[in-house]
Amino acid sequence: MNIKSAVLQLSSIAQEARLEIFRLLVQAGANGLPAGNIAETLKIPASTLSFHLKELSHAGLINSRQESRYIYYSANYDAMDGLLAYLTENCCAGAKVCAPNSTCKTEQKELSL
Amino acid sequence: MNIKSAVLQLSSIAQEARLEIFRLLVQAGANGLPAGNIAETLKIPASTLSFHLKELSHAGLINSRQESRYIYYSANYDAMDGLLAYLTENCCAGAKVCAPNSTCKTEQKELSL
DNA sequence: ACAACACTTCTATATTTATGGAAATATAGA
DNA sequence: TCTATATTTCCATAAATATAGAAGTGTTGT
Repeated sequence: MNIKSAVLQLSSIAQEARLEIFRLLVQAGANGLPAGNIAETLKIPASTLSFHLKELSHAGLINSRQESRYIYYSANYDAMDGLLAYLTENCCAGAKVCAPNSTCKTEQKELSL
Repeated sequence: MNIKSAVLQLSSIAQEARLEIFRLLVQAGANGLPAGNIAETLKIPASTLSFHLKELSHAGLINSRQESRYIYYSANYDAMDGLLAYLTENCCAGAKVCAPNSTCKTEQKELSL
């Protein structure tokens, strides 16, 4: 993971419609959902949804596959894990893994300046 | 955690300069760093840095405190944990906790539609 | 009070991003 | 092949965001 990719991925979910889409797919499991199903569930116009799905795909946070005339979108769990790991990397100068449910804030060593 | 706050927090780190600032603070530990130190480390002009620090503070991902004539900024680890938990909430229909180092992708149950 | 320092606010400009209707493309059943 | 369905691309418009110099505010030491 590098900073450009991390920013791209974070930008892709730093938007209400896209975060809803992403969370829906995270919760839906590996099979994912067809675009029309997402549109209906979240009440998003087709062209707007398509724009957002493209952003998420481009960032690598979701995958897609065609199945007959539907296109199924699904969360890329490996990418999500990689992003979260990047955010917490070397937390508190490497004293602890910070998240989730970290104890980092109570026990740490300081970074010397 | 609600979607508006999550988007605000994600937006605050979905920008290269701010992600660098945030990661520097995550790694620096609870004492944090004075603004001038951050500016020098990351080569960011004072006014630009101030703008970014305000964004991160407003989102709640960092805290600040005045100490003599320096203002120390530090990561808010609780907020970070809360955000990461929100992203992985009910991952794979609640079958597993997904991140980090999840096994969610290999063992899961599907969300019924 | 004054000077040096640390940081923020103001301001203008440049750039990026989001929205959704209309048209285009792709798939599959009759 | 014709038609319905599923999704994407095109396009114009609207809105939000990033940048950094200049000026302003607050703090400390003399």
